[in-house]
Amino acid sequence: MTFDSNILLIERLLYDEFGDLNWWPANTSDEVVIGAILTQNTSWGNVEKAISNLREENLLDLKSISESSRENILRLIRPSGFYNQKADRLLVISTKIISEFGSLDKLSKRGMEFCIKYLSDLKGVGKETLDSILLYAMDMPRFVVDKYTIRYFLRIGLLNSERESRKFEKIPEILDYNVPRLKNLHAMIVEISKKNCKSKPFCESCIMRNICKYYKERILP
DNA sequence: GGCCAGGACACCA
DNA sequence: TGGTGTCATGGC
Repeated sequence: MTFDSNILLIERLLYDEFGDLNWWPANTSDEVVIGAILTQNTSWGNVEKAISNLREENLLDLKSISESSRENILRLIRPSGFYNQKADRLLVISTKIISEFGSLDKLSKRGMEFCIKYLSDLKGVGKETLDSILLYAMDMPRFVVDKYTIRYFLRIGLLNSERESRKFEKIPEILDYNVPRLKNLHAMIVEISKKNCKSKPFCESCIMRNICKYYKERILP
């Protein structure tokens, strides 16, 4: 059984439990990009405070950010932590995209390969931020590999070691899914990562033991 | 008071 | 390449 087919099965099982989750929690594509920067190594609760501050001052789009001052941005995003570097990253990314393309939508129209190269070259956009922007802001078929994904795959045994995880993180595309399914798959992985206990792969009282049972019988070997 | 949270980058060996 | 330090707030 291949790695991809394992993920297919996991998706089906998770879908039975969670259904459509309608992620990412943002109103616009620009907001996704801003949130993706703000959430770097930061709990979403703190990010929400920063986003709320930005919204109150109508600074929740790339154009407004690019026209704002560093001090102003820094003040508003303070609750999300790492505010100095995040303010710089938001300014660099917004300014470049707006000045060179006019909008995120116009950048998207250049195609996925172009966007991957372009965004990766921006300071402050690493692999996970890139994945999130491609999938949730640009509607491109990208499997998001973040801390939740690694943690979950390690727990269920789809990945077996930190070493394997590091290799896995470097795999650019592993799935031939459509965009809505990829969005929901990552959302479900986040949800189950938050809900489950820390046992490997699952403890007996785990709320997802039906998945555990199925997983042990059908997927593991 | 310590630990962790939806990372990325610079620096060093 | 791989390991480590740094950036910082807020919740538990």
